[in-house]
Amino acid sequence: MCAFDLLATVAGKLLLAAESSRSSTDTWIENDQCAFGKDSVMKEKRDVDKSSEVKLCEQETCDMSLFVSKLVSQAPVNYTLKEFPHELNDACSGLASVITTSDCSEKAGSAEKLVNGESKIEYGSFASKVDVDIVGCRGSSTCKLENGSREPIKIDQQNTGKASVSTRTGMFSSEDQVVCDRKPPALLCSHNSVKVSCLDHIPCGPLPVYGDDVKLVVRDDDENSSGCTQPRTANKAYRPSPRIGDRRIRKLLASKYWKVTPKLKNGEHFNNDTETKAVYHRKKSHKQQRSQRDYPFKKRKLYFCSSVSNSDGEISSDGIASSPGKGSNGDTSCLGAIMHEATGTLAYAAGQHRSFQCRDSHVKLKIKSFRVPELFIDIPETATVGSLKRAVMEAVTAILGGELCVGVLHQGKKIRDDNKTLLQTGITHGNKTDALGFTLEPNTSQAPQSLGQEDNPSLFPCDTPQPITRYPAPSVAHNTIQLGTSDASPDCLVTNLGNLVDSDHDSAPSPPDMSIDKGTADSRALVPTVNAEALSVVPMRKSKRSEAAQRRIRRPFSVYEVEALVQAVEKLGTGRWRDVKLRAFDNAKHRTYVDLKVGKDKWKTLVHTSRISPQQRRGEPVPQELLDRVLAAHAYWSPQQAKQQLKQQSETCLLL
DNA sequence: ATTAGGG
DNA sequence: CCCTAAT
Repeated sequence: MCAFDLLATVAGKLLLAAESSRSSTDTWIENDQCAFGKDSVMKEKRDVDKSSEVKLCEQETCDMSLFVSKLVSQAPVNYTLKEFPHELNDACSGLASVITTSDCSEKAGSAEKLVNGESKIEYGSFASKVDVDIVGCRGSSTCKLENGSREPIKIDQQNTGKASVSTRTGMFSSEDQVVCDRKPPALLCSHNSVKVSCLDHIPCGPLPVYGDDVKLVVRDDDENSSGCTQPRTANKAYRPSPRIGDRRIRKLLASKYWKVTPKLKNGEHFNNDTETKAVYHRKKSHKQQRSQRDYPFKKRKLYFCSSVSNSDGEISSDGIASSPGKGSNGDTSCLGAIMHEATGTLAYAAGQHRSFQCRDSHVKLKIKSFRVPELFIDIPETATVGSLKRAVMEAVTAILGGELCVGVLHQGKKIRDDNKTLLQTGITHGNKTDALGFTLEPNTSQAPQSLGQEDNPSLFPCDTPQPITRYPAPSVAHNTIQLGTSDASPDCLVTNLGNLVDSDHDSAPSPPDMSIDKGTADSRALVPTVNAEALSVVPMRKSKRSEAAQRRIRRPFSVYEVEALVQAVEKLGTGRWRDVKLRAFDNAKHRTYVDLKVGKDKWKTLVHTSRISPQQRRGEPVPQELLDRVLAAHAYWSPQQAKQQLKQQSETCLLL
């Protein structure tokens, strides 16, 4: 009896196991090591090939490298997926097993937790996830077993639900029905995230202890799998099919080992309701291989958050949905696939997927403009237009320079749950509505406030008469704020936001004196056209870690800020930097105490600057008048501070 | 949480 | 601007 036959019979699955070092095909059944094992357990020990890659070929072109497989063992302590005792329940315990790839990561050991009903195997090192839903596919495929000998495997899927797999060394078949989910085992999603899940319909007896859900996650850091599967097969919401005896087997493989290049004729293959057999190839782990495999994984991981380069392999080039229009120039990053164009409104470009792709492949976005939070400028009527421009610029740079976060609006609603998948949110790639919007918002709970406030005596005298002229954003917006090196035309200012109604500004408390109602405020929001590329880094940044690791951007002090600083110091002295900061940089609350230091540092440099000759000064020229004030203030406060310190010292001494 | 000094 | 010690 062929090993695969047995396997298939028992489990309702055909397993192609690729084994790393052996080529023997013996399989034996062992009376279980499972604690619960009333049943015999089959241990598959078949080793097939070294590369442990099986290529499933759909038609002549589809070659999936499926290097896979292992039966997940429930056995006490699992080693690295070496053994997968199998329940040999006559009722077909259901090969609730996972086919895994070869040992891939160091995490493997800890990964194989078999919990009731669900087992998870995670390979942290994988940069990609392969999760192909082949449940219910019909048709026949020719597979190629890519082992050392490149032995071709033919998988014949028939509507009868039988599948046979043949290799040079043997032919395997299964009577089991494996229903494929309409999705072609084609892969291809962003980040090479492909999912495979198989569902078999074999009525089975009670589930083995280890349950019927087996999930193999190749990569663990993927919170948002790119939605290659439908909701019901979504990673997290994974649950067993209600049907008794249904078994689901999910194979998550590293995309790297999948290569599917099906030449499908318009979705002709992999139709719904097709039955197919899952073919697994078992492979035995070998640590030696692990180290070898780790390298690419780790390497790939580095790419994960950045654009997937085309050089990354066929998958990236083939697997990415091509957008209807002429597409990107290979900019195939995740959500960050932002292209910028010079035209008007924000477009939500849903990519048209090719027939062989997952239904829910990439969501392609074209962000033509970013919405910037409202800017409020307080400026006296006597100020010059030039100063107004600069004030606006300051405000904008303050926003962009600070901690930004991107808000996502979908159908007018702000989406706050970062853990939701796009799919769950309704942002599917088939969604053609223009209901998606992005905003740039300050990360802190502070709305940007006007710069250059009353603290600037020279420009904005403290005792500015009450009726301060407010220049709503739109009025200044005519100056067309162009950020970055956008090649967008100046008239890109988006005035009609369409669906981009900021339904909730809660994360940014309104400025205290804001007297405009929301609706108006919205229409007044400044929406400069932004070079998307300049901002694309924002959505790209995924982990907080990387964000934290991000060095604060340098934000040179403007003359206004210097002025405010000088003013504050003049008033408060050099010892109360917190107050100084509050006073001079009230608008920069998103800055932390470090900013205190920033202010002090600036003061330090100012003092220094004012002492050197103008020729030696660098950076933006600071008016001599200001420098004089710096010197004066410094001269005044230095002794003052010393006095205070002495006072404090004496006080403490007295107290003691 | 601030402040201060140094890198 | 960052790090970090001292307060």
